[in-house]
Amino acid sequence: MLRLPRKFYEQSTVEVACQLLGCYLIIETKNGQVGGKIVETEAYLADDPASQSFRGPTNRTLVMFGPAGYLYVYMTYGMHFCINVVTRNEGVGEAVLIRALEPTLGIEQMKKRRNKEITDLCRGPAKLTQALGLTLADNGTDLIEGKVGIYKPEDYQIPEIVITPRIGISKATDAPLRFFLKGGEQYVSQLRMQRMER
DNA sequence: AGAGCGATGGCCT
DNA sequence: GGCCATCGCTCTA
Repeated sequence: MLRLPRKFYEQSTVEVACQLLGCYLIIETKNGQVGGKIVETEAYLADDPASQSFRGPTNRTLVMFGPAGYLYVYMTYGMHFCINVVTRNEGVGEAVLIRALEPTLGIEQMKKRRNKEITDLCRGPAKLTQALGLTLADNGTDLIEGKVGIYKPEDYQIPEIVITPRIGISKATDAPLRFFLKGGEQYVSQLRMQRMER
């Protein structure tokens, strides 16, 4: 598989969010590789009231305003972490939230961290972060050189993508900035799924 | 199958 | 003090 270069992440954020679907997020740990296929993402933009970058850079969101191709990790609800991929050039606060993976590597390791079935290992942004063992300590990791990388398979083909409004936010709730792989519903966040299927 | 809610911390007004 | 880009448990059916 080909590790995605910095150039990839410098594209428009919506473009990156779509193109990440079907690629593989892989972490190198001392117990081997952990990761899976990216099946659900959301875009967060600079002029976007739902984005943490909306009011300009703060200590927390500094990485979002840095150069593309770095991991932005934040804490929500005081107990969970979520991971984002920083896009566009330095000074622009945009990123793609990774919401769900189809687990493929290190499944035993992930099951140990979360006592769940395979379909519920990485189904949700905080769940997958727990399964992968990522924390705030991984904020700012370089996706091009670090232990966390995203890879495009040799046989990658442009997938069919479903576009919907984002989940779990209270502002800009209608913007069509959530993307998931058609057919990947089994591994995608459950919230609002029935609305999709109707 | 769905609604309600507690845990828990950082950031903002 | 209030709000959250959440999850998982506990009720009610």
